[in-house]
Amino acid sequence: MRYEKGHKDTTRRHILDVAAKQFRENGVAAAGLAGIMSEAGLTNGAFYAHFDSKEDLVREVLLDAQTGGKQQLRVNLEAGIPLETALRDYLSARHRDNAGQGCPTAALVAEIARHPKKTRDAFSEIASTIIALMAKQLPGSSEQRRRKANTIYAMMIGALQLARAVSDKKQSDEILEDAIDAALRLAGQRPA
Amino acid sequence: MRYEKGHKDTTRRHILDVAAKQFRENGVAAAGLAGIMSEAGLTNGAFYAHFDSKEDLVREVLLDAQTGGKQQLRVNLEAGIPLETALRDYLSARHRDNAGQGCPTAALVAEIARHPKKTRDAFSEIASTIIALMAKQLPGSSEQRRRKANTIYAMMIGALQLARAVSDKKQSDEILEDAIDAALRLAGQRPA
DNA sequence: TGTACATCAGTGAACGCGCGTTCACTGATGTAC
DNA sequence: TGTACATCAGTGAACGCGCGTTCACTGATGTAC
Repeated sequence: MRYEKGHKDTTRRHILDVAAKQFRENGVAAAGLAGIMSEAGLTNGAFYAHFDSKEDLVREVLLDAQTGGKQQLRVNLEAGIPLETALRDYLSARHRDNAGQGCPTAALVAEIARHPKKTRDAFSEIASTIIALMAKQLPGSSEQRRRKANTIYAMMIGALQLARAVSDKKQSDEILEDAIDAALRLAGQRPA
Repeated sequence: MRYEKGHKDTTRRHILDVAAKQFRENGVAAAGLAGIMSEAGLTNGAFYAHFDSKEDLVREVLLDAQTGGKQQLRVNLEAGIPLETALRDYLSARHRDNAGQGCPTAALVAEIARHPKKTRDAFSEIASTIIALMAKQLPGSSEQRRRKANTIYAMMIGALQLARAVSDKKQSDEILEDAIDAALRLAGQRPA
């Protein structure tokens, strides 16, 4: 072959990484394929050698965040890092200020709700995976744990988004801080 | 004048209402001015007699949600409806399934984070108003109340968005239910 | 060993389309004389 | 009372532009004989 073995896979990975970044930074609707391909060092025509459509790319980016990618929260939880540490990492100023390298759920959840079922299916798998990993670290019965994880995850993504949208830095910092505190309380790791 | 007095104000109101609905249903980026104007029964050229730009419209829609509009959560809280009732209304299947008539924060917060400061300022005012109204119904010192309200609001918008994006109805219902429960617990209205 | 052909990731121009925005114009009404 | 003009909300065509997608082509390498 004119390209070394595995070259196409490498290119595909690179496109996925660039797309994941641009989607999280600008939103799916605002991120154009030409811009993604150009940042990946390719021309727009090459896109369709790797993906069927933009919608297909969105789905692949989501599936990748669940398995292949380096989504920090999932990686942290899988590594067995304490919930409090994972929480503080997630609800940090660094995460708030770097959406491009951050959680795809917080960046894209509202947009995903408007996408086709197939795309929402892919998203659901990430959400379920994260929630299940978080549940493992909580006390109580299996159902109690899952239910607590649901609400903690909801609060995490809500707080991160609020902190990003609010224009007053102090208010933004406070929202993150309060969410850490409340999440730990819900997790039973703080007095109520 | 060739139009009765107050006609232009009525038209402007109508454009704002249609835009608010389309923004919440499809997102700001995906909602086009031509589509908004056409649903408002006008042609696209008339838009600029009412607003300076699309960005200006976004800001006006946000400001309107704070004062003029009928944003349910704010109206409920201002009417002094018990927090639990407002929560159940917000985290209901009806609200989840009707984003067009629902909370602008839940629908637009991630997108707003990417808009200019002026737009985020307008958003911040809504968020602060809601949080302050919610704080009034919570126990504790003024600071404790505000901080609790921050987290409850974060959980509400996070849970509503998650419930909208997840493709499994049962999981979606569960997320809403769990969030009501956890919010009441954070509000001190349930045993921990 | 040398030549002809097959492979295929990537190129880059073009497709139709809708975007946000501009602008000369319309036409119904109000005002001036 | 009748006519000329001013007002201005709304019309609708046009602007340049970027979108997602298609496709004929390139050119470096591998294979066949």
